[in-house]
Amino acid sequence: MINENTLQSISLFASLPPQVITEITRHAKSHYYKKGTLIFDSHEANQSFVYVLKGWIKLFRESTDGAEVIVDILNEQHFAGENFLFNGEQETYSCEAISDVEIITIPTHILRQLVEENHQLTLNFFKYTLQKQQKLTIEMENLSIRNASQRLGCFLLRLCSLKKNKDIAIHLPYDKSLLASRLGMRAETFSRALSKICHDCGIQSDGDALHIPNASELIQYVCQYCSQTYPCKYIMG
Amino acid sequence: MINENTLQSISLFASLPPQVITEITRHAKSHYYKKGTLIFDSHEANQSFVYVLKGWIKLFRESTDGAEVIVDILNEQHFAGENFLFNGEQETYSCEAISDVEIITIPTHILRQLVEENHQLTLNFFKYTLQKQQKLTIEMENLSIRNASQRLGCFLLRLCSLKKNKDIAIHLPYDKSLLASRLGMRAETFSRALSKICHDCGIQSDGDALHIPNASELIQYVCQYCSQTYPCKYIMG
DNA sequence: CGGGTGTTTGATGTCATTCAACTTACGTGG
DNA sequence: CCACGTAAGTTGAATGACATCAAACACCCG
Repeated sequence: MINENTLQSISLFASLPPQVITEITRHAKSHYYKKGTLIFDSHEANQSFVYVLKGWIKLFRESTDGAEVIVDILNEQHFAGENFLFNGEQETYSCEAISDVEIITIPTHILRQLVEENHQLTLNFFKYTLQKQQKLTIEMENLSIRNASQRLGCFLLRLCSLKKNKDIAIHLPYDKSLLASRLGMRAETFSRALSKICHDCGIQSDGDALHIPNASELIQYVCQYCSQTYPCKYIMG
Repeated sequence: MINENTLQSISLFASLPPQVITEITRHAKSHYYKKGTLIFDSHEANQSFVYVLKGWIKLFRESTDGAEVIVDILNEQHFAGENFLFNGEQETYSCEAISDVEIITIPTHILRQLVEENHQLTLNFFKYTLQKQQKLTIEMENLSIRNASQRLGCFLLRLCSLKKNKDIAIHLPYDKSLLASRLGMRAETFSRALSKICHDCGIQSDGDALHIPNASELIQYVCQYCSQTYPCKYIMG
């Protein structure tokens, strides 16, 4: 079902002994989903480990009154469901394809067993989890002390960091309304924040396409009040 | 300097082989700090792993314009600095005693080596990190969709969860102004949120002492719009 | 007793949400 | 290919929540 080479190229599974790779390969399944498909629901039991090969997925929860909270949005080389390994059903969320996606799933109990037996795998997981934790901490900081435009600007800079040229052209990776809730604001607020930041930093926008002639203005706008050491790792890539 | 028994009773170090415990004991140092002391600064190099034996510490960052962000507040049986193990200097923060405290520090490089060599230790760390990640996710949700009173109420419920009696008396564990920034709001907002919640839920307050005759009102007030399954694990303890 | 810190209270301003109307873009079926 | 319906995005006005500023108050400790 899945090629061993595919798994070996995943950095989460780097440096693992061949038999572990084989074991993962035996139980891993690959899936294709169309945009908009629910991959699993927060209420169902079989929430498994998910690794994204291609496309975007969103993890989300719904509060009792129907408000949706974005837990995370992931694309290729990122994964979800590691928290099911040991916390059981404590933290649950739903998972939906927000573009056409290709993912790999691995049953939780298989992965748990492998983690318990293999040191290198645990180490890899631990390192990734530390990185995720760091990202979360920064997002908490964003939410608590920065306003809507600054949060959006920070997000844009992260998109820019992948490009090295002066004259930057980027595309918003998914729907604006989704990006809005990802950044902890309403769609209307997002819309206003985007036009504000475009006006203030000389950015041209057309749909999901943005043209940034002068990134330093944006950096100035965003990073000035950030606690991260400048230039921050997001910008460095 | 440190008793092996002390280390053995720490659940992070549970199930470790004796020689690992001994090795940790050899390098661990215990420290006492008075309330208000800076334990380490975000700019200095020797940020080490910290385990709290007694009292409270706060982890915080300062943005360029002087605004302080609380990264976390920890008391006994909790630890900080695990992110220095592999991320190097990527994420930094300062650490301050907010009560008289007793802590254990372990040099990062020693702990890193032990983690790389010992599977059980890595597994313990991994599990704890997953729990922390979960806490962070919930706090993100709090910040993005819940108002000041609800966040405060949720915090109060967590304090209550340790008590089992109907008629609950609790004490705020540290300064109100600190708790305010911990909850992502100003001291003034905190003050108003507290009086609002006291009024709405029949709570009597006197300084840091709170008397909650009827917790169900508070639960209703706080949990109604939360995405966690009710009753949430915070309340369960 | 005086001074510092932490907390409360009121008045005001700013930012984000809400609600509603409208526009744009897109896919479907006629 | 166009008309239509739906969903996404934008815009404006009103409301609400929180921050800010300033002043008063409480408390502790020397």
